[in-house]
Amino acid sequence: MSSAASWRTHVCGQPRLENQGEEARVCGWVQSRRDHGGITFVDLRDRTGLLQLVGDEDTPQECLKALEGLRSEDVVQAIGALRLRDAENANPDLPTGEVELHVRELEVLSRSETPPFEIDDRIEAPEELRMKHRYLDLRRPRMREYVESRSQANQILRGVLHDANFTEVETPILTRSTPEGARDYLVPSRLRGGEFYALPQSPQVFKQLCMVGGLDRYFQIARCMRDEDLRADRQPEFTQLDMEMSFVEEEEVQAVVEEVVVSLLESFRQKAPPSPFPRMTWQEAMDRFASDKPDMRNPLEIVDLASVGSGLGFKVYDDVLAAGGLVRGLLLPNGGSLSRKEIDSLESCAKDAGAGGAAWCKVTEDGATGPLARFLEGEPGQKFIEALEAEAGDLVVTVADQSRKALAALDAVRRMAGELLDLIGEDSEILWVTDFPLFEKSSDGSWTPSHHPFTAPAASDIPHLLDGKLGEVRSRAYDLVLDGVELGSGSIRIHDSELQGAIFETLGISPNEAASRFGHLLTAFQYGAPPHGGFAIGLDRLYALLFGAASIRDVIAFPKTSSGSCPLTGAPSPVDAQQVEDLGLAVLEALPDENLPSSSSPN
RNA sequence: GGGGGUGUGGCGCAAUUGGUUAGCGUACCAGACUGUCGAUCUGGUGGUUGCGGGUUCGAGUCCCGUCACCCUCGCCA
Repeated sequence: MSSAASWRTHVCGQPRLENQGEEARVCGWVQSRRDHGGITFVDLRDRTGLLQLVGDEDTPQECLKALEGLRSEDVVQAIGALRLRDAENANPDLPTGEVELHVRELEVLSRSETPPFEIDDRIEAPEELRMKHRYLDLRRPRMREYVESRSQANQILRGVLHDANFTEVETPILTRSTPEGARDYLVPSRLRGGEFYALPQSPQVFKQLCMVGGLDRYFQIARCMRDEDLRADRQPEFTQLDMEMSFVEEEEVQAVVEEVVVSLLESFRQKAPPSPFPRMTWQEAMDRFASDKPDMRNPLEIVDLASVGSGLGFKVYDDVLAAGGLVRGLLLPNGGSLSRKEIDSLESCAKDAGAGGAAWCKVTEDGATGPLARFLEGEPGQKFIEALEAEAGDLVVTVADQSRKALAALDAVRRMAGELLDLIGEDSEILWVTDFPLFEKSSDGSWTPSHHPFTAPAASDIPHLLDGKLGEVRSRAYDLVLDGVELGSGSIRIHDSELQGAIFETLGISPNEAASRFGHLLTAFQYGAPPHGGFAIGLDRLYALLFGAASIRDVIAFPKTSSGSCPLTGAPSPVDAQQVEDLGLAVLEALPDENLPSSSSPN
């Protein structure tokens, strides 16, 4: 039989016309069996493809019987001769379709139960079941491609960064909890009962410490964990390409990011955008698109209607403007063709986004129709239409509300209208959004960092830190946006401990508090910190886009459900009482028995 | 935490107004078949309709609760 050194002479996807006549040993999983009585075909699969095995009257009786006894997903080794298939028997759909292995010897290496779902891209299986038997799901060609593509993509970005003199550094998984930001996953310490490690939400502090450590250029494909509720594009643990550079300005960080992104786009999509990517300030993005991550494939732009809207005698506009809110709108070219139902859906999506509603009108040859029309009859109405540059056949949708809600609604309406009118361009559009506000007002009225507290303010805005106009302080943060999706964000950091202290003070973090939370970073900054900045790209989301995967779960080898559970391992699970006790902990409520993990049987 | 959707043999689906023994395809099992490649033909096994309660002469169907998954709002510096 086989020795380990010679299990295979060929892989399944390998044999071609020119291999005819060769002796071959192949190993793989049984994809399917077609038994014609006297002649039997078996498709053998490995990660490289399918090869047809055949047994006929020239095959030893025992071996033919063994072929007939094979079932889906059995693992076998087959030995025989590669032979040509007649023209009429060749399979043009298979790369190996011109040949087949005429089997002489067959060894079943491992039998398989009937799989819970068919190993076939064409068969839809419930995602939970696929996760429970992920090892089977990974045998499906599409899933296998995602895993392989991900490996390749990682290799590509490592190559780019190594060539740019970056050093790959592994930072701790067990680290210190930081109270602000997302909720931490905690790990109790046994040796110091009552104390906890936290799993990193990102390697932020460590990468900055790498800069203080003189590494100059750091990167890591880093796992990050955040204990928050999930979404379709969010997992409790996710992967970032994390990087940081010393002695750089924004443009230098962005240039490296662009090189990484262009390399990936070139490898996995036909077209990559020319570098440098376009830039847009946050203010411009909000004014023109009501979004800090605008989809530039959508040509619709927001129009400010405050001045022309105030003279219409429309109480909703007047009240909102008097209260300091926004009156803005969108012109939908040929939007008059939309059905009443579609217009209603635009209105309700504005409401869902938090605005009071959306006032609209259709523009016709003889004036306007629709709810807004009766305010547009006189001279001011004419100006209103002119401001929008509306023409007959167009639809005008306006939103009036307090700023935050109005912008959210305009963003939602713009996106939906782009879909409804089929305006979304074919080609991907990537851009940098820059000059974010350093702070944003949280619901309780306090100021919080819009990025993180280590983001440097724009030098020219530092005076505003002192004069209290915090909303006007711009940061040196930048986001990379692809087709309305935020791929990642970064910033130039504060490297001056005095300035850092001032920011903490502004955020209401006392020196004591700052010292206890970030003392390690602040102390490090007292020993000579280089100016530095960096970036982080969310790889799961990027790879899902790049590979055309339906879900980020498809580009993660072993993903979790939207409640953070793992159907494969049964995590999270109760643990032995002794384990809990060793940690100096007590569980408050005993969990019911059915929550115990089920034993993982192969059935 | 809130809202929405889904849950019926292993898988995909059906079942009229609440009414017969819950049906079809596929997979699976057995048999037949010498060129198939999503083989074909014949026959067969397989169901506590997610779980618990209720209404009713009668519940897959209606009501209440609950669980799981998916989507979404809050949340995610």
